[in-house]
Amino acid sequence: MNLENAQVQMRKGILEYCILHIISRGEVYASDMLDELTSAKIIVVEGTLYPLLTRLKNAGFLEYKWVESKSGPPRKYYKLTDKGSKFLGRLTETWDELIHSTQMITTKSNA
Amino acid sequence: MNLENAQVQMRKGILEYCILHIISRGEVYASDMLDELTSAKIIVVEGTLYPLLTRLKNAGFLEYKWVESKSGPPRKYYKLTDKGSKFLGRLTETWDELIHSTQMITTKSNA
DNA sequence: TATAGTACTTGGCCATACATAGTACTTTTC
DNA sequence: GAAAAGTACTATGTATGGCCAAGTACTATA
Repeated sequence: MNLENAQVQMRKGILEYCILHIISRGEVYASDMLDELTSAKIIVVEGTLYPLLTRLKNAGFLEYKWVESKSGPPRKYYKLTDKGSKFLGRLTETWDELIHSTQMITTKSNA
Repeated sequence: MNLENAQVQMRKGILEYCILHIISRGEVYASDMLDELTSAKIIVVEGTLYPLLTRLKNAGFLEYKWVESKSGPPRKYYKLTDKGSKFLGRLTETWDELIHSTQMITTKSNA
């Protein structure tokens, strides 16, 4: 039980939420997502992102199309399905509630 | 991959943070914590809380003393150690950063 | 004594994030 | 045109924390 581990745990579920948000703004492929996450100081490695995308696709929240690239192998461009869009809406509620709950706990003054 | 599961994942690590905060405000035992969490709409079951307290104690972040009760078996009253207090400080930083990062992602307008 | 209530404990399950290694395709370099 | 470098995606195994469910132990009440 160290800090690093606690940080990993805190990210659980949030990554999924962030990824869905990024994709909701327009079609992107994995490297685009990594860039956005990195610029928001959320460091993610490929071994985390790709399996996550596969899970979301298998759950029916995402779909993709192959697009040829001029500088390497073809890319999978993702976008949200209707189902994915609804799911993102629910996740947003959950996240907002969680923030609010946590704030209640952490801002309460000493009894 | 359903909403309920996503909600469980989002809570990971946050519970630990909330518990430490509650204990930081004064000596409490498990039922006190459950009441506070419940009033902040964070529903936790015993099977989650007790193992968590044990982990935190074994990590040296908490210590407890037995206190007799007039309405049942004795209770473990917990308080933070110095180490636990420092750890809570670090967790707070981590949490604040995570909130900030997530906000960057979710409030960005469509490119 | 039997029942209900309170407090704490334990064992097994599952999903996610991560580390690591590997596949496949394209462009560049000699 | 073969080797090297770069890009994109895939696969496997590990660790952790939250949850369910059942169980122990003590006290008060009926």
